[in-house]
Amino acid sequence: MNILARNFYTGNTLKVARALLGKKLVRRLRGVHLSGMIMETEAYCGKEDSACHAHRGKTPRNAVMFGKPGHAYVYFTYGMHYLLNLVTEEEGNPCAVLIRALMPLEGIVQMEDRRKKKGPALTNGPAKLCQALGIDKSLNGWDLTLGQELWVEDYKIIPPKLIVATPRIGIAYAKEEHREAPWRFLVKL
DNA sequence: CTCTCGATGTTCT
DNA sequence: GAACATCGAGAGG
Repeated sequence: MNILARNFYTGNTLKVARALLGKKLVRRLRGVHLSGMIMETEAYCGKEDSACHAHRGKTPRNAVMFGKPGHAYVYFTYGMHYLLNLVTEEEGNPCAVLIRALMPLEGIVQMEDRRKKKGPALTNGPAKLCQALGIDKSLNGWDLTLGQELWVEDYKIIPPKLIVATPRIGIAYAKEEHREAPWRFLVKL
């Protein structure tokens, strides 16, 4: 087990988004490990990216993105869902990777309990995986390099041939060049 | 499988 | 007041 250190997150957001595929996201909740392999990510690339929350400048909500890499940016949306991002690039360059899907590994029973579902619906969406792992706004700004509560560690190496890139989901409001950029990455089954 | 629509509350205009 | 990096239920094929 090797917990990813700060320098992993400091790099280019698109590269980090690809490199996160196959890693293991671990949540320790009341002493129990809930974890899954990262299967889908999206890159949000700073002030210039019209799909990125930081595009319109720093606000209380997105402030974590402007801070050090390797921290969790968790925000609440649609009145009922939390989404998990991992902050990337140098401090002051507000970029992050959205975690969109996991393959459950540990604590599946607890996840089923939290989700009130079984099967693929456990963690195959960005809000679903937050519910399954018990991730909420209390983890906004959490330092992922501490190896407590929430972190990412090495798990599998995904061959580049098994990685697919497509446009990002749910950003109809963004400018065309950003709406259509292939900044969503998935592991092909 | 597809599509449509309502839920629900924080944030920003 | 509108929009929102979503989800699940229900209707139809």
